Amino acid sequence: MKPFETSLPMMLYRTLDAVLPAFRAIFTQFDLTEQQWRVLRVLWEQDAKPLLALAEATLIQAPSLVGIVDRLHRNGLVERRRSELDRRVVRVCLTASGRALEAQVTPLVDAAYSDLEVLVTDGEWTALLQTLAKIADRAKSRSRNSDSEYGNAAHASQLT
Amino acid sequence: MKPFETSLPMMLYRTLDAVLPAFRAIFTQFDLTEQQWRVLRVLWEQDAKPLLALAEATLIQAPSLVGIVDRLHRNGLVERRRSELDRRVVRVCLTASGRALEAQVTPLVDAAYSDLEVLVTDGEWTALLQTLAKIADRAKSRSRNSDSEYGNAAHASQLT
DNA sequence: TAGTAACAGTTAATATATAAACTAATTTAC
DNA sequence: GTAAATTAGTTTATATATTAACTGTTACTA
Repeated sequence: MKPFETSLPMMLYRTLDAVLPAFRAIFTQFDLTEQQWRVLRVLWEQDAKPLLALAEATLIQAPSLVGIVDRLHRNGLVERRRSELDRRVVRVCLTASGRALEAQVTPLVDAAYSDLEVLVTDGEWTALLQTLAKIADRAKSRSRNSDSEYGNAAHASQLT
Repeated sequence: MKPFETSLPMMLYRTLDAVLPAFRAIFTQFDLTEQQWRVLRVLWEQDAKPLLALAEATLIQAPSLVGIVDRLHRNGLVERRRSELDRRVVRVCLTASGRALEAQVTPLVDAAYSDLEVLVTDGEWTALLQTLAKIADRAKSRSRNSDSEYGNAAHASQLT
């Protein structure tokens, strides 16, 4: 049985648990959750994103995002606009209040993030992000392949 | 505004999103969730753990763990035993079925984990885990300090 | 061009996360 | 020795995660 506490998933969880509270403390001051902030953070960079594009950019699955956008709308920070060209598409747009929040939140978040970067050397930091990117990309492309038609019976039969 | 997609929290989320599905595919075969497996995984190593110790070992907060243990109990895998020495303590114990599951699940999980380790070199792998441990430890001890009495008004007043 | 597949978004059902409040048992301090 | 503080566990309320199913829209194909 492999070690558990130091397995990659547990180390990822442990790091998130250690790192997120500092950010949550900021979000709470603005009556935001971490996920709500992630949505705003993406919209501040590119407004009027289709919901599925927003889901991809925030790493929040569409069914969860629906509720998060609902609550952001309830608090007057975003609104939904149905696209005229493709009436399936719903664009999530910032309101004036949603846009105004950026100047309040961003400096605090940037400061908290700078506090993080100081914890290890620049070299460790970039190596960390690179290795994470490698693992994420490779694990994902692998799972994509095993999900595709070629990974299942169709391809398996060729191996027999 | 700092980059977002490559920020540490997002990279941690992205890696988890890429890595976990392979494990979930295993757990589903045994009618387990990932969190339920984490509880069993810890109990297989040390049975009869007090709930709070289990919470710490699994990185699952106590309020969440209560429900998870409830459902594991409902499925006949664990049971609660109130300690006689300290009647506040509830020990979570494996049932025979819960114990029997280990031999079924563990080899599959170990195999999936081996598949992961192959994605990067041994050096990258150990460096990754070390840096994550460093960040987690340092961020956590920092947040502990800012939570303690010395981080608040009591200490701040000494600085004025 | 009818028929169907594919797509964007949503809903539903169940499980978990988070923060605050609460109960019961134990400790500590006076 | 007892009131106050601690501790272990739970409950409550709200928000999010996960998977499957479902609606309306658009695109594809025979």
